[in-house]
Amino acid sequence: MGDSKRKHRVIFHVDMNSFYASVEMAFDPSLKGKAIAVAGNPKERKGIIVTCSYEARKYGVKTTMPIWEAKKLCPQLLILPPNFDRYRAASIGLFTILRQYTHLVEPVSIDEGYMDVSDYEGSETPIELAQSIQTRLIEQLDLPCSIGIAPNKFLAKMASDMKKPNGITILRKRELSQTLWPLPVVEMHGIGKKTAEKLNKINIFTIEELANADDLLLKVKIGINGLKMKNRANGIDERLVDPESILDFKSIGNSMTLPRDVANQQELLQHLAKLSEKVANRMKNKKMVSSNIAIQIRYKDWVNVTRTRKIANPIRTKKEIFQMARVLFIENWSGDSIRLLGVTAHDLIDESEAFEQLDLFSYAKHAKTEPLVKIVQEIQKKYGSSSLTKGISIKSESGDQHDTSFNKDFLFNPSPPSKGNEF
DNA sequence: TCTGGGGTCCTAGGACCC
DNA sequence: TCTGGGGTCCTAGGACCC
Repeated sequence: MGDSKRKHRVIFHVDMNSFYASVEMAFDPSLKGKAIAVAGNPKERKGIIVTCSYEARKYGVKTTMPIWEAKKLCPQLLILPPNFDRYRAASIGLFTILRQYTHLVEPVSIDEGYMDVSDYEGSETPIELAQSIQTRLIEQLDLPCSIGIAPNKFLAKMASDMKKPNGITILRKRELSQTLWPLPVVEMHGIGKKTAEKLNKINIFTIEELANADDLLLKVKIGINGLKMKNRANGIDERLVDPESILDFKSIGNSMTLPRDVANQQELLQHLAKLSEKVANRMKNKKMVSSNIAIQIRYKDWVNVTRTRKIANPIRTKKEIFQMARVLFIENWSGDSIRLLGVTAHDLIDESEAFEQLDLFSYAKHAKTEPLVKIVQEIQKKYGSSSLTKGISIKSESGDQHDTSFNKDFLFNPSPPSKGNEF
């Protein structure tokens, strides 16, 4: 909070323009100026436009449009298969350059990120700084971007959207009523089609009307998000630029549209095993373990089903993940033909933390026979009290009611538990 | 000739506990 | 013989974003 009380923050939102298409053009400059699109293989039923160049957009080609439809709008459209490794490499280059200006860089996806340049030491004005970034991204990576400059993340994000490609836009709070307010609510980052429809039903069409809407009405009709959006519409957004946020993963998942609809159990289980392996490999790279596995089934009629299950002890291997995915699949598959399968690991924690918890778990087995104080002392000796600051709770395997939760207060204030105390 | 794949966050109901 | 009120955890689904 302290930081956000500062009077003026200067936040940049850097947004690469049609990133995948631009990377392809940087890689093969002969593509420049042409209508191109990156898209999957239609034979594998992945034939949708992932990104397209501005030349293609002129014809009405859009992201997620099927290739055949895009070709109808723009017959000369050049379709390229995706090269994700290439895009990842370009992304690393991009953020490396941004970090040369400030360490306060928060990547939000492969091709966009926030920078907090409030404390930038150089002599340039914010707009000169943005120009310098833009120029360097062109010179060193041959990649165009738009940059939004504003006092907070939300406004910076909205600003970067206002001039594309190659734009630099400053959004000042005092100008909101001219720049932001006339736009329809659906233009707001965070408001999609559904929320816009709900807002329209209560006669809120523009961002200005949202900014002036009644709190109670918003709360009832939209929920807590409605109030958040009202604040944003008024230019209020206290979120800090957090360079670490990219590091804490919440889930890792892989899914796949099958080349054709499948109802054969063996075949489906093979796909599920492959997906489990991909997830396990990615978890291994990130040194993460999971205690919650989910599967997704999309039937041929596009009905989606997700099923998840918590696990007492975190897992990480392909075998363990597949076992759980298999159980969920067998329990829930209707037998109908399936279009897509997915496996996702949720509730991820760091490997090292998981071992800690496992060890505590094994200690808990003794909880019934050994005095608690002694156990706690052993834990402290082994891990140091700092590892116990999280109020870790322990349950014995027997699940007895009176068994215990350790909390921080007890650990730092270890008066011996007397008989019959409240653990 | 339909509609990818990677995520995050929120909601809402039911189980369960005190 | 008609009925509490918190709270947390788990699960399923939906909205949104790139």
